[in-house]
Amino acid sequence: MVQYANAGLDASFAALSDATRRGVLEQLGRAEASITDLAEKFNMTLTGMKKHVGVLERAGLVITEKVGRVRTCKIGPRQLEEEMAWLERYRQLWDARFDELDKVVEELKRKELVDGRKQRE
Amino acid sequence: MVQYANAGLDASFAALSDATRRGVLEQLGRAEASITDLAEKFNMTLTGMKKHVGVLERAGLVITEKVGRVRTCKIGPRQLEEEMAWLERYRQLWDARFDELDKVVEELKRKELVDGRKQRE
DNA sequence: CGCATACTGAACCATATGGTTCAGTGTCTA
DNA sequence: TAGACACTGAACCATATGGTTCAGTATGCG
Repeated sequence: MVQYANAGLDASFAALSDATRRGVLEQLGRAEASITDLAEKFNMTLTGMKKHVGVLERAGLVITEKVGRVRTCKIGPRQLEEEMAWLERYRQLWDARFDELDKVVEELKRKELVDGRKQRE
Repeated sequence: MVQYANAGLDASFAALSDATRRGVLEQLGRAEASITDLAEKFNMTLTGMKKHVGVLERAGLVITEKVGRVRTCKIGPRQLEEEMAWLERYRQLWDARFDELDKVVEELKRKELVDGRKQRE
């Protein structure tokens, strides 16, 4: 029934809805980092940062690998194409919708003009 | 301190993280609708739909107007430009990052080659 | 070995989310 | 004026989120 459902989009948009997580993504876009690095940079406990990284990882936006004591986080492999595509499609709908509203407004104006003439006849 | 904060992005990405709300946006991109229309289409109580519309409205993605008994919902005025811009910037970071990783890999290969020669000398 | 480091998991807390029901209020319309 | 209709708000519920502390476990290093 609800064919519009899309768990991937749910997860990635939810992941992006937090400023810390967006910051982590930007950071990892510049260089890999450990949980400790990220926790310090974002002024948060290790446990707290671990949770954020978990959310990003579950959304496929980050991959991590533990070597020795250290878990290294990097971006990848999703480039948010699907999310871009959704926004792009919405933008098109939006444009079309506003064109249509413009037309409706014009049509109303035209009719008013005609009605005006009729009334003067 | 946390200059990366952005309540607008928080709200819109959070609004987009629910399939029903994405559906409502697409629907409103095609035509205006009342709360009742939307509730029926998405198989939900009026109260439930009202909440979703509230979230979209607070995020600036939908505007509503009540005339008589009926509250009419339409899209606007935000075209999600800021959100597109964020994703676009991330894509660029992502590209740059992967280019860099490629270079690192090449550099490693080159060094291995050199080391191999050295060892044979 | 022994200590410091780096993470991890459980438990807790306050608040938000996604949904419901129920009891209204206000607006058409016959 | 009576009933139907459209919405609204409060209250409730289960679960998730964003954070913490505390008590581990595993690893590296002198």
